Amino acid sequence: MAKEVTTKEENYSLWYNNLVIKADLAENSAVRGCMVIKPYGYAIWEKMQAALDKMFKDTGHVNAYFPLFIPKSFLSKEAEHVEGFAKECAVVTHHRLMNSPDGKGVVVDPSAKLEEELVVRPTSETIIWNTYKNWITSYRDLPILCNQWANVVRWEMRTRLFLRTAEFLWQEGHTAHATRQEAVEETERMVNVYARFAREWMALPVLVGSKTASERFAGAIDTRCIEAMMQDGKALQAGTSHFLGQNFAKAFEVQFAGKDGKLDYVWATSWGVSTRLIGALIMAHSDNNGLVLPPKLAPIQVVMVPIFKGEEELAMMREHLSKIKVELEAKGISVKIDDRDNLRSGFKFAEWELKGVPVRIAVGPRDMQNGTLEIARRDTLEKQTIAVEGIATHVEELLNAIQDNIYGKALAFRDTHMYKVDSYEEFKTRIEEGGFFLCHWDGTPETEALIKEETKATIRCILTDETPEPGKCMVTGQPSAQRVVFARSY
RNA sequence: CGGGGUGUAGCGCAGUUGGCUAGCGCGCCACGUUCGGGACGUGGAGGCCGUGUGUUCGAGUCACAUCACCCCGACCA
Repeated sequence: MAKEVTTKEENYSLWYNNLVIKADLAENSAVRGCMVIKPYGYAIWEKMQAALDKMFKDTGHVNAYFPLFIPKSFLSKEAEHVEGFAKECAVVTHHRLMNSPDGKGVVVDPSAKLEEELVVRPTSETIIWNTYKNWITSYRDLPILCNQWANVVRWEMRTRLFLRTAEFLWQEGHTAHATRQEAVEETERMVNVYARFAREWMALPVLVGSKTASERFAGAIDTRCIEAMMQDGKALQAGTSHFLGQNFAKAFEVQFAGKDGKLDYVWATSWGVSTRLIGALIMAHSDNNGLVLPPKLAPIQVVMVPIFKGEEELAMMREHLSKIKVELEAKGISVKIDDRDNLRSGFKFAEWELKGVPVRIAVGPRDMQNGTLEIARRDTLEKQTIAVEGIATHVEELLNAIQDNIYGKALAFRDTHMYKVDSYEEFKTRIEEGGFFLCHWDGTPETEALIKEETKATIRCILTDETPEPGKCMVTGQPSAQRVVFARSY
């Protein structure tokens, strides 16, 4: 077992890992590289799902479901696509087991070999485009705006809870359009949906930009992404939206008749975010006391801890707190009364802080007398004693304030760790401390690869909402149209 | 897949040059005292020492193999 590490200064990775486990979010499973998401962690995912799903519906999308298994031949139809995913595919080769001849357990029945192997989906473009082919004949069938909530498998060498597991949960949108313009707009629309979700729900400031050719999704013409900064200054790709051009339509022969009767290939996009977002949430906001969850995504927004002696006081407290709970719930606030009688209040405080509950209310006999309660906020750890009267409104406002404060803090952190650097020498030393570096790059994959080789930094994205500032590449001195964002990443 | 590390009770760990009945802390159960920031006392339950094969009179301890996990790389969302 690894040494117990409790502060992020000691070893950020270990701190993160311990935090995930101790806060009851997830644990490693018996299956290599896969995780068990525990109820508390899953509840966060459910909140994310609900919010995202609504945003997708609001932008005209519908949900559907496609098979888990992809015939191997489908995957290889788009050359770049298979090139990108071939190295990390789990493959089903047989469909039956039999009793082992030596009487010990079961073995794979060799007579049950599949004629064509099935790949467990690493992403669903191929199986979906093979299906869309049957759905599309005319421009009247377009656009198709489908989303799928599913699990996918990518057999990664090295895994980490939430950030990179062999199996993960995600949503993948797959859209089909009659025109290039429409597909490009869709790509843009969805990356902006992700950016808005990150900012408004996760309290996570993200950069929106495009990937360079070498960082692009396998099979895409353009990959738009959101990039977030973690507290160790490393970047985390939090969501992607791909403009796929006609690549998949051509690979799967999906053509439609336009108004003019002429056949053309369909234009495509795909976009997705995964349970990695939970990892982002943890790494972006948490402190050494544990998780800090933004109120909008916290499964429990308010925890109430009674302070009492004996059965009688506890009963009284339960009644008192239940009334407050009803008041809060009327405002749509989720509340938990921690009335366990085997633990002291101090222990409970620490435990709920570890779990990131945004607001804690403590009530003791003293408060009962005075008509007050103690209210503590997780983000700043500040406590104050206030009147019970008007508590619901107060909490409602406090939750909003916490949501804003967490965002503000993350934004301030990112802004103070984003630097414009023009000298490659300076870049090489400062990249060690982490952060985002806005630098000039000559636009060639060679220079990009060289920088990665020498500094482990990659181009996270080419910003779109910046007014371009021309300059000279920090490595080659060649002209550069604009600065791009370099960082080390997860 | 390369380098390093770890597998002993639910969790964190000790276990000496092989030695007979495998320990400690936390947690758990019972009772009592406590209860406004991680309480304390007394008693109790809980172990195929990751798995397999060797070496040996004897293996948690030694050898080999294997599996899993963690950290650092390479690969990736």
